[in-house]
Amino acid sequence: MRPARDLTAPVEDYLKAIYDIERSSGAAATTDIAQRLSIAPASVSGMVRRLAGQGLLQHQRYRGVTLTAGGRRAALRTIRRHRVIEAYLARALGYPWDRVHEEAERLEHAASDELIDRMAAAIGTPAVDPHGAPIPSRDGTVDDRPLRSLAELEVGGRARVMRVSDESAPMLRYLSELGIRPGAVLTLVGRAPFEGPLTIGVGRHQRQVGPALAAQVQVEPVRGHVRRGRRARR
Amino acid sequence: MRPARDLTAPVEDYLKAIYDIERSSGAAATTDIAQRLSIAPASVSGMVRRLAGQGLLQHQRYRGVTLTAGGRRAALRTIRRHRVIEAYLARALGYPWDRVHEEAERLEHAASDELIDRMAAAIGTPAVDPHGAPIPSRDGTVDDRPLRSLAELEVGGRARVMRVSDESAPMLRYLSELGIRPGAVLTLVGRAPFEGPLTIGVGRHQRQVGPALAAQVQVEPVRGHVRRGRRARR
DNA sequence: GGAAATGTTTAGTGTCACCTAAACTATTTC
DNA sequence: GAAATAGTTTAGGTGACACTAAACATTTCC
Repeated sequence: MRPARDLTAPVEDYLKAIYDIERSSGAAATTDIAQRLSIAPASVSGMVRRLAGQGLLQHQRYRGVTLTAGGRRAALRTIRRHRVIEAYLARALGYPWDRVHEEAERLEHAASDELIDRMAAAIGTPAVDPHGAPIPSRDGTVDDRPLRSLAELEVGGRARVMRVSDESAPMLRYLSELGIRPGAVLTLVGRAPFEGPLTIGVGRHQRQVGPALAAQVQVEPVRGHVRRGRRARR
Repeated sequence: MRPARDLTAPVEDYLKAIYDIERSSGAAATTDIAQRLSIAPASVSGMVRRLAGQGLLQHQRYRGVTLTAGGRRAALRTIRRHRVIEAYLARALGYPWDRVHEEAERLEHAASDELIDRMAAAIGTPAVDPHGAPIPSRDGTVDDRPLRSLAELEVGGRARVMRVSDESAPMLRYLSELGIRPGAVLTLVGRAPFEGPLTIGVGRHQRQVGPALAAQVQVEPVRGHVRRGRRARR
């Protein structure tokens, strides 16, 4: 429970990346980490050895890495900072949602916990960031139950958009144009065979989206009529 | 007028320090820079050579350094960031004025120009930071005419506090207790001989302050009666 | 005006975080 | 089950930024 000596920005980025990869595919492979961070796999090996030595993660050669409890705590602290900053920029300073990620990516390493808490309080302690990602609490708990992706929805189904990937600004702008953002309710009208495009009803419009894009959109099925709230809950 | 390739955080700190030292004492000596940044003089020599090579400053061996136009522009950009952040933290997020400096010291290297402009606009584009230091404009102009220090005021004189040094949090807390902050109007009631303490009238109180502390407080003499505005103008 | 004190620079190291190239190990495929 | 392929690690290197110790200038003092 030690205050965790200061981690450098690169180290925080490693932990965040490993946390994410672990969520989606068990142990994080060296190559996956390298790809996520746009660095050479060899560089990852070196860093992983160091971090394992610091007790932040466990490494089984050729088997990938997993975070220790301490590593997970550190990762969640960074993720909390990132998402609070995103939410604050959007709500308090009028940032467009496709630009908050980039700015948060730099600020998350510089902001103190006090600043993060003040920012969160100033915008009413939101539960999710502008892309619908849940904001971990100060003590490191998150509700990150996996959602279903739009690509997996059954034809005819209705669903509320809960979360979209925040990594690509152009993609966010495009989704925004289509009306696909957290809180929106969609209907899957049809799906073309052989990995073809999906036809989606958004409000009074029909949209075509490719399966790769649909996979980036996470939804929660809703039945019957549409509820009022346009914002993601949770 | 090139966008100035990205400077690292240490480089920005060097430029800021050199700018400050240059303001108060002509060319900046290696030792002064070292002291300001709490690093060894030998480290400064190395960095100075590098920065001179990049055209940010000029160096005459054993004679100190001066910023070039480009170096000054970069320094003012960083100073603008720092002071806008300080003002924003104080006004928008309720930070106490003795804590804004430390936070700004880290954020100034991570914030984009867009963020700085949005922050400034959100609090009404103030002209000074919470310590009374003038905020450079986007295009790098500042009104940094030297003020007089409280220590130099003549006995019986009245003056408005314009600016205090922001480096020491304990000092700021103490000044705050005494009622000495930008906008306050003081009277120098008396001065003990041999570098003795100054007696100062603040509102209805009389305070004793040592000459070293008084030298950290910059004032603008006012004559006759006290004006209403409690905030620093400019 | 020469020695001492002060200030500055050079030389040589260390750490962090990245890189490439080459060697090695594991897994997949035929 | 051996060969091809994919993934991982080692070895050696680079740049930025700090350090200490020692050499070198400049200024000050007697």
